[in-house]
Amino acid sequence: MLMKVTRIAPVELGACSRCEVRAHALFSALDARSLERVQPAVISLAFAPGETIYRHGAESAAVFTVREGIVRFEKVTEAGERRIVRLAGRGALIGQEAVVHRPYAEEAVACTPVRLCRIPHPSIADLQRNEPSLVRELMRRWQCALEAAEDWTSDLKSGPARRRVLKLLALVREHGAAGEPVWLPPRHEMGVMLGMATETASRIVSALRREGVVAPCGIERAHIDAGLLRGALDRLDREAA
Amino acid sequence: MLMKVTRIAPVELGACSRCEVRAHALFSALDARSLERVQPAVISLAFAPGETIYRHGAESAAVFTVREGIVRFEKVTEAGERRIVRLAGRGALIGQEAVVHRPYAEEAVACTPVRLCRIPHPSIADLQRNEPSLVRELMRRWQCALEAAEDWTSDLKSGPARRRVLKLLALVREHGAAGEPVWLPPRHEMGVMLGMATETASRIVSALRREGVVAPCGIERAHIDAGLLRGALDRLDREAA
DNA sequence: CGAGCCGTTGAGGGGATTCAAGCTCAGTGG
DNA sequence: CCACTGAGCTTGAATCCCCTCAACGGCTCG
Repeated sequence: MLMKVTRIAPVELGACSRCEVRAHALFSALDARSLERVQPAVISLAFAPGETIYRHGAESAAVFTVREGIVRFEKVTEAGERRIVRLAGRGALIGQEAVVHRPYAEEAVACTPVRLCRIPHPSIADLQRNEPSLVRELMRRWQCALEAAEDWTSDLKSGPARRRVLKLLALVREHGAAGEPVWLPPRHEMGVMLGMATETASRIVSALRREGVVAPCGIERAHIDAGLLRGALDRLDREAA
Repeated sequence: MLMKVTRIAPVELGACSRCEVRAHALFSALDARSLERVQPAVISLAFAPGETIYRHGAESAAVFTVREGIVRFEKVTEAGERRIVRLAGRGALIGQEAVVHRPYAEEAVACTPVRLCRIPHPSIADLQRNEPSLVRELMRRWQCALEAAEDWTSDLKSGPARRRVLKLLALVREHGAAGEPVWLPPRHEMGVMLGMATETASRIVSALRREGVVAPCGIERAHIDAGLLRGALDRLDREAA
């Protein structure tokens, strides 16, 4: 990291109600009045790729809504190896540990430029008491995180290497905006996410490039041909069965 | 399945307050009065190994507290392969999807003889309105499930086969009572859980038996030497680093 | 322009899979 | 009583997928 890129800004009055992800985010459950009450405590943060949002084991003092970008969750094994267990994208809630007063379970790191809103614990506690609809929204998000973690296990950590890479491409595509080029992780990161060697990831991505499934454009960016991607996956699934 | 073994029984008056897992279960948050109100709707269920508790995609009408036994969560891939994504043991809450009105995300199957309490959705909704402490307890359990799923990814689906088997043994040991023989999954189930061939699982378990780490006793049961288990894991971790 | 990082590709080796054959053991029926 | 059967466990041998080691080219950046 050459320079400190985290930017911090208070959220100006009325900003939450105009938020670009509000419809899909935690605060979608709140009415204008509640929104106004908690907003002063909410601040906006920005992280550059590779920056840590919070650390494993740290006391959790806030939850965050992801407004833009992709966040990865990392653990470190007893042997000292990094393991990525999940991704979170736009609209996701991260750091829910703070709601139940538990230390953060893993490290959250920005994969792409990330913008998020930090909601401090007192505000969450306040809303929990006075806004039952927010509680329901909180639980929905917990369930989403759980299903994402389980999908990660079954899609990205099982099966032959080629299928795992294809599944990863499908996932980053979902996290990106339609039409826009999506985030294509560096090969070494792919390796950590999928539990394979950097070279294996590179070989497979190269093959997929030749097949026209991915078309890298710029740094860590690529266009993905959704049709070819589906086709490649279907073919694998068919011959496996 | 030779016979239908599911047993159903209403929970008699006052039973919940005497429940053997209550201190660690969802209802630990409730006082005697609330307990009395919801108890009539709670029923006790029993499942034999291999029986399905609920199915993937089914409309969720109840949550369950595991009073005894081990439950596994299965998904099926597009290629038709089974994938196990998590275990739940005594004291765990399963089927939380019902709290947020979502269909069950995966299939829940009994690994060992399982006894659980079924709490129907209306009761949960009632308590949610009137017992804030239960809401907090619900969220704590969601976080536990999330961390269990993430641990599954990093411990049981990554790294060399031998380490994954050792980690699985450590996990089933946690789920069992101290001193008692623990559940030792059939080799084929181990393969599905750990993403390896049945024969590989068998070879590794055989080796661990020769090393004295596991001592099978009876059908799907074994004693585990905690010290040797730790030692074997530490040795792997040390030479990996 | 050299240093360093990243991506790519090749060659070789190793861990896990696949194929296959025995083995034990419980249940079944002659 | 015991062969018969089938399912699960174990072990061997051959194969293959993926890892490791290594070299090289492109790129950015000091």
